[in-house]
Amino acid sequence: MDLRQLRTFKTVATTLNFHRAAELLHYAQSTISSQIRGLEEDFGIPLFDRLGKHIRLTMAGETLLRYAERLLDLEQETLSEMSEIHVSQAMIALRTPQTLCENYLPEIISRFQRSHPTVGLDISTCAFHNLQRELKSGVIDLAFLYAEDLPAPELICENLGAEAIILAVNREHELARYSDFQPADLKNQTLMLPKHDCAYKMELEQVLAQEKIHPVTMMTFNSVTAIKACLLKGIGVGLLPERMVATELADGRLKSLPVPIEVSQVPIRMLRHRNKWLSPTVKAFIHETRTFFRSLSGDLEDLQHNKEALLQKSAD
Amino acid sequence: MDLRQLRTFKTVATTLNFHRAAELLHYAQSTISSQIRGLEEDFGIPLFDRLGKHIRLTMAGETLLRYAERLLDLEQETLSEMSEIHVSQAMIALRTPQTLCENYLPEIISRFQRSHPTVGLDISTCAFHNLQRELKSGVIDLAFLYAEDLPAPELICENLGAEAIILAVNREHELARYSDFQPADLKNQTLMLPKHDCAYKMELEQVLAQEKIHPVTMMTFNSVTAIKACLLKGIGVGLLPERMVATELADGRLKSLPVPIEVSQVPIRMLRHRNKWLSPTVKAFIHETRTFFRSLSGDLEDLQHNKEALLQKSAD
DNA sequence: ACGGTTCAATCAAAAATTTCGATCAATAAC
DNA sequence: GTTATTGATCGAAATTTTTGATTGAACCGT
Repeated sequence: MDLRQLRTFKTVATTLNFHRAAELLHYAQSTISSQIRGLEEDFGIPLFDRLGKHIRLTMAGETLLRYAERLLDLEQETLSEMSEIHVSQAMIALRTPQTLCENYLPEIISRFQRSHPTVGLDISTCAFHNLQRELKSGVIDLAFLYAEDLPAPELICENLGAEAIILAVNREHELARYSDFQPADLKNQTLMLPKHDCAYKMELEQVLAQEKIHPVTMMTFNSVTAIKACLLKGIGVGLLPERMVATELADGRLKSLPVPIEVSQVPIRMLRHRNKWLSPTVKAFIHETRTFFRSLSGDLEDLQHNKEALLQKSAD
Repeated sequence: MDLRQLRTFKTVATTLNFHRAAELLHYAQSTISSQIRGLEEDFGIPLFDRLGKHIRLTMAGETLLRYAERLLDLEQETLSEMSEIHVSQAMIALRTPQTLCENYLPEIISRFQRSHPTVGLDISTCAFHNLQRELKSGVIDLAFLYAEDLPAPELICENLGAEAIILAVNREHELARYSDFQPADLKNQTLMLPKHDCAYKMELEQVLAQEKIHPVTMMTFNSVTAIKACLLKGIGVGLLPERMVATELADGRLKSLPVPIEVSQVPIRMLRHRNKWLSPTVKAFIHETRTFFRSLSGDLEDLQHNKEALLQKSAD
């Protein structure tokens, strides 16, 4: 028994005529005979009584017809469901650092939703090692990461831009008044570090270890936003992406300190599995992301350009 | 998409291993690859992500898995339902004269039910011309008939025995006292005839017409049982199968009159369509019927034999 | 880092099946 | 009777399915 035979059987059972069924299904009449015979041999029971010129469903035939209809209906449902998936995949799963999640993703998602309003998103901020495991096992489609190196050969890595990392303090903080800040000045300060967006954290720790600087208090947070809140309360020195505190730096509530050069810029990278199939939906999301970051660096370049032009002007 | 591919897909989706699936289904591994590829090309979307050594269901794969399970379950249900029909066909449809229905069928059905307790029976008493049409169109499996001739070549006709037809009257009836009854004596009597078991009725009418006998009252009934009831009330002369009034003749409430020889015996015939498939169930019913009628004529012969032996004895 | 092992993809050949065209026998309609 | 229609049958052609051998990638243990 297969669906092809059942399709034929249903047509014959409806028309009660092998020739007409053959026409409808674009088969030769002998093909109809052969398929029906196949079914009858499978079940070991005739499906039609051949009463001279006309045929008639047997009891077994009527029973089969009911099942054939259910099976064929279900087949149709399956086909249409599968083709709908094709045009709009239900969900994209991705992992991202908190900073990127809070500062860039909202805009990307907003643009993406205009063209793909029904696509669901599964977004989590998460630690680096989980991220790699999840990418390799395939449970997520994409991951974003602040990191220099990419350790896994089966992952495709794409550079999207750079995140400026700064040391920030409240404007009331004693370091805010330093005009020539040095790493050594961190000694005896409270240093607040993010736990998750951690690639740059380790680099700073190296610098501190090299220079044998031991701050009194070391605090780590799994929320960069919490660090920002602490800074606004006047607590210690925070290491975080400039983007997180852009507003507060602009209105003067926070001040940034010059940071040792090695950690001042961190690449923003997009990761995915080399062999995981890219659905059109995921492709579209990736495209939207690239476009966003390109326009962002364009803005920065423009900004840079404007600044230079301004300097040029004042030099004239 | 066909059921074979879905079966393979389900196995792969469960084991997440092409090799194991191949073993379970007794296929070569390349066959699994090929069938899965077939499905993926049909739908235009991958069902598995091949992530190095291990594979994983895609969103589309999970959707298909749900449908595949439903389709395969329904396939199983179909197969088991169809095989059950095989061992016990649901229903036998037959048509029969009322006399046969009331006097012979109960015993046949009783015997048949012992071996086929679940088989349904669709039994109607009906007129002769309907019967022939229904046999030809195939809506009934079997028909019984009291008749000499069989008009249709596509029908198979089998002789089961003979029905003795008699003219019966109440013991109080004036004709009950006649010792040398003649057809002419029917003149001015009330004659009750069956409408449906009609083959012998027409023959009697011919005899009456030939001999120009015109009874005062002619009553026809579509129920032989009604004729019997009338006879018991003392009304007129009834033409009916002896079998219908065997008890009443034995206890003397009714008397039988000698009937013109041409209608005294009517063959009991079983009819079926030459090309209609005989299910094991119908075959069994036919066999039971034959056995019953054979034993009946055996009894009659025994009876005959006993009677002769008795006569022989009394002659000694 | 290096073999050994496991896994799925691939390809050409073999095997199985499906389909077709022609013809036949039976039936129904005229 | 004659003609048209119907389903069965059969061998050949076309298609598909399956297989076995091979390849390349990834994982595992040392």
